[in-house]
Amino acid sequence: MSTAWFTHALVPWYREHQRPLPWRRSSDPYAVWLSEVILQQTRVDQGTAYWLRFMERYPRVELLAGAEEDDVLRLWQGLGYYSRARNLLTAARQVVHEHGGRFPTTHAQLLHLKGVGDYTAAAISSICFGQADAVVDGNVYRVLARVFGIATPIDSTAGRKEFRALAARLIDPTAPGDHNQAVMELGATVCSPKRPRCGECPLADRCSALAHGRIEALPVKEGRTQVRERHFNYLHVQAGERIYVQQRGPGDIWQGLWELPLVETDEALGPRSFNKLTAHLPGGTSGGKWTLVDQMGPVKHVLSHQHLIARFWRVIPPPGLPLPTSWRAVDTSTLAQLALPRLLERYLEGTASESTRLL
DNA sequence: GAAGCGTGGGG
DNA sequence: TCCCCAAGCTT
Repeated sequence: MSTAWFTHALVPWYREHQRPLPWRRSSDPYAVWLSEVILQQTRVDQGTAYWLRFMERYPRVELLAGAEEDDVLRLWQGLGYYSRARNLLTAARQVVHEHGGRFPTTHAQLLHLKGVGDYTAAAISSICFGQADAVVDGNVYRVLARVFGIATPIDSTAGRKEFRALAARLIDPTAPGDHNQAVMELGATVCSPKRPRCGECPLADRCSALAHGRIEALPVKEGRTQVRERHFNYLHVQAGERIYVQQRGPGDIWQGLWELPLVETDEALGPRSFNKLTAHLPGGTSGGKWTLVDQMGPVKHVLSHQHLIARFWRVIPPPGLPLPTSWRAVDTSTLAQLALPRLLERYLEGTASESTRLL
């Protein structure tokens, strides 16, 4: 059965109604790639300012490839999923050193770039190089599930396969870039998860879900991610203009970002449990005494798979106690140069308390 | 194949 | 308040 009606209804609608997003004025694969990585699991409203910032600081892939990871992370600060920033730098260096500074043009070649998966490769190959590779993202799942009345769970293996095959069948080889963006634009602006605006939809008269009252029921999703609770105790150790910080290592959240020295505990420590905390501090049970100056919290911070419950302890180490070598004393004026998780940024801004404003 | 990875906005 | 979701990728 022909499916040409799909693209014939959608692409003209897109060309008239698309939002004027800055990266759409360019067919430079660097600009498009950057936008696609930024928009992975991220809303346009949140990502746009970052795209502009990156394009200004690193207008070409050679300039990004020459950057320091710390600087890239700092520019990425607040956007989340920080592996994207590290992979971004790796991929830029791949383009420069393995492809002579020119982006590869096929889906298969693009897939070798770090941080470029099936979706991003298809987006670049279709938008920049006119190749008929169909994108399948959250928007596409939703639009196709509703229009074609598909109840297969989108987060199942069978679902991914079914939707990928359907998207591949639907794509318009004469305008694959516009076609792909049209489906995503419809999903983002009209066929929204909650209360879609079916009255404005160019596919309304072909939509199975609308005809059968199944709009709210589709798409179907089966899995729910379980969330783990963690208790973070941050040590605010400051002497004059200097404060101790630590860089997070691999194998956990916020890799490569900076934070205050951290003591993680199995249980929450209450405001009057400083004696319990001291058992976990350098010097431990022996040695001199840590002094509590102030404390605040708990502050809840929600991540995709973890709920952090943080308490901030402003303390003074025992005189003469050697501190861990991983702790680095930095001038408070240089804190703003470090890539910080939002939780730490907020604390150091002092917006959550009367504590000294450090950012 | 499942689990892990941030942050913010909307209903 | 809570839950869902967002132009996904890596291990």
